[in-house]
Amino acid sequence: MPELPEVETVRRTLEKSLLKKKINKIKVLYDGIIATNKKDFEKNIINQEFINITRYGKFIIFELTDFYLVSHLRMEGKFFIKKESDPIIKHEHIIFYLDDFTLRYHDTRKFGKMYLVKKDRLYLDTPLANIGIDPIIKELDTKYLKEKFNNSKHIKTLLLDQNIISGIGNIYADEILFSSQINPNKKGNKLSDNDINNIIKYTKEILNKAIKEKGTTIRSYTSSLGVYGNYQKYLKVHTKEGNPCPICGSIIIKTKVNGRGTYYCPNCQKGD
DNA sequence: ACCACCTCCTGATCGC
DNA sequence: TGCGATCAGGAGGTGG
Repeated sequence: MPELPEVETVRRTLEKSLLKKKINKIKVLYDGIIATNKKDFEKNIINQEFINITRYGKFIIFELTDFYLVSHLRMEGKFFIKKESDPIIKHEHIIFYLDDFTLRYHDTRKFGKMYLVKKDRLYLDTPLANIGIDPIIKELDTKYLKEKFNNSKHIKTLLLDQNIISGIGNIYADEILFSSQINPNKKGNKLSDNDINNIIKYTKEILNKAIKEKGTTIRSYTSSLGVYGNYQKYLKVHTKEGNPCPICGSIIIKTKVNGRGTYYCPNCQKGD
């Protein structure tokens, strides 16, 4: 589920329980989640304390005593806090045993990844080595985007490119393009300065509002720790196929751009 | 270099 | 009801 606002919501929730807690033991029940060397991961994480929890794009960054534990939830990754005595349920793949409870990583589709990164290498090694600008943490500017968008890719595809802007996923890409009145198929190099300035403006506006609403919950996935968002109430085009556009009343269309389901208003977002 | 497609997985939903 | 096809909020990789 998670894009920037959902990940930020998870981060804020975890921050309340994990700081200063020590990892006494870990169980890795499905190896595929661990993207760095598993043996090193299991060895190095023991006795590490949670110093701080931050976020960059869609990554949750757990600052430990000597390492960063970097987690990407991909489609369905979730964290839960449970008592040690609670049974391990289906799809719980990593169990962190802390002093008085456990932190459990749950991921139905097993797409999520965790990385253990040396402390002085956070933005030099995978997965953050080439990460784009987080629009909440840093400031997007016209010149930067103009340069990155100066190619023939569709703007929807460019917005989803985490090496340009980090944190936007399929839902917010559709919403940002709708508010900016840009057709998702418009080529990057055809965007006007005004288009780019609108993208900057609405990216910030929409992501901030979504954070305030604790993210978007669509499709009835079980809500995860702290993630039962309300932003779905504010969606204007995403998942609104067949509904009237809130601006002009035209019927919202669903298509595919670069293989991703894409919703837009054919009247407000004319031309490609 | 680019883009359409495949892959990692599981489960819910859709169409017949 | 059953069963296969399709789809899902992500992203890396392949091959033409």
